[in-house]
Amino acid sequence: MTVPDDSFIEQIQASKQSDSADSKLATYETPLVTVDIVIFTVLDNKLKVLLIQRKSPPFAHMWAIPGGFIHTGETLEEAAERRLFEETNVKGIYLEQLYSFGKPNRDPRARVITVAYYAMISSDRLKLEARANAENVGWFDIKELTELAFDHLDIVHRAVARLKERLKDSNFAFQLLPEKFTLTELQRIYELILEQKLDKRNFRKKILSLGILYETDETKMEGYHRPAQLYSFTERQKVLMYEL
Amino acid sequence: MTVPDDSFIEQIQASKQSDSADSKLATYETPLVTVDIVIFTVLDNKLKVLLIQRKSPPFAHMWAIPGGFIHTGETLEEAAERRLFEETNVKGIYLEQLYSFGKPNRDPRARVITVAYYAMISSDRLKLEARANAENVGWFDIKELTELAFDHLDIVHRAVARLKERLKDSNFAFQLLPEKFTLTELQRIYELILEQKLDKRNFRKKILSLGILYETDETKMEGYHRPAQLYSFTERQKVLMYEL
DNA sequence: TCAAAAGTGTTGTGTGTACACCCATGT
DNA sequence: ACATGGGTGTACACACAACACTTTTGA
Repeated sequence: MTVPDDSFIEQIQASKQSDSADSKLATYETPLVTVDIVIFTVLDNKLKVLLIQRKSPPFAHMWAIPGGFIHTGETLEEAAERRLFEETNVKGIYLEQLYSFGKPNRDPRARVITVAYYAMISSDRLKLEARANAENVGWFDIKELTELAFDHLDIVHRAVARLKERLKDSNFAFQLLPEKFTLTELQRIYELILEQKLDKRNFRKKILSLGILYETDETKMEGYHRPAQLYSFTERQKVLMYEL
Repeated sequence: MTVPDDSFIEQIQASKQSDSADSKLATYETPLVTVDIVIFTVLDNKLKVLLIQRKSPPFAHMWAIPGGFIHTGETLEEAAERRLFEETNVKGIYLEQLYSFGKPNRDPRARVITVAYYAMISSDRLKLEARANAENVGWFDIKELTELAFDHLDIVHRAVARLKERLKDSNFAFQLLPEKFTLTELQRIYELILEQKLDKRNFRKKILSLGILYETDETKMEGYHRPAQLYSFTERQKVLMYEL
């Protein structure tokens, strides 16, 4: 949550005080609405999420997923895209609504309902478009998350579960890879997300039979062994993904 | 949308007027949040949804899915359960969050974000616990919906799509059936939702192999032909469903 | 005995899984 | 020549799809 947002919530709280005499507001609430985004990448052969360290209470100094209030005229998705861009400087990537979280006391200051989204970014785009912002931002291994601010741990867990499901029936891992990649790199993504080893021959047989990859004329040398063929996803596959 | 809710939205609009001088509110909005529920049943061998006819503008006289504002202290799910109960007098049925809808002008009066849920009720419970309420309420064939208030047609379409997905990988159609039912009745539910004919022998073989049904010692006579064996879902299956 | 839905098995096809060796490269 | 990951094919098990006749009942 950014600084302007934090001051916004205080202001809203102040304006609520004056309404509190009204009996209607005892029954109905006017909750605040945020969007929060779980941003995944693969770094050091681990599935990681982007977290921001909070500066002020509640949950000061704890880590949280990026999020914020919706601007006037924005759709939910546009708000999520904007926040994604603000944190990563990356635009035009696949973003999917995850779930809405609305437990009454998830934010101790006020009733805040959040619509959570998730996205994936390949690590090569991260390096190129590093963030100038002074905030404490970092990538954290999803296996090592213990405590997060608010109910953000629940949100991350649900995002990981969704990622697994999605990968099973509509293989869309390409957001996590550079434009060109080896089949072994692709397999590693699958293994990381599904948390299981896959058979090399069966994996290649299946992924190639889907007809969503094409072989480029380049190879990639890494270490003192046979170079690997580079593949790329077809445009058709990319379009299909956005139609999910 | 019920009458108290409609007066609530007007009241909120009035209070907004006084805030409008504040520059902060030009950037950030304080949207209202509702829950809306798509309630399915099977009647006359058709998949139907519960709709309520609106009494006042906007979309006066048009049909809409039930929904309303969240009460103080309620979770989103509790609000949905409450509205479901208010419309159907049925409690304790499976309810699942569908999606959140937040296009800026989906409600012309104000920025309203809705968290949509869906549920299924067997037609036998409907007959028993008919609704005393004087509102115009009815069950409508999903194939014959043309116009609905707000973006409710989108919401219903998405709920139907979710129902199809769910049925494929986690067969949970039992909410749409009475406690005891024939295999043909179960097959009809599948065919209605998936919109395709299924082979009788293959369907029975598969559904029985799942071990989620048991044969009761009763049969059901309907018409002048051989009576059908009645089956029931195991408790285990019902528990599994709530763990989705 | 007829009409109408209930009930029942077998076979082919395709998909997923298990498994071991040769290839190309730089040192 | 060797160490390292890249690359390849076959056999078996299982799930899914196609398909037609007998059974039980009331009229």
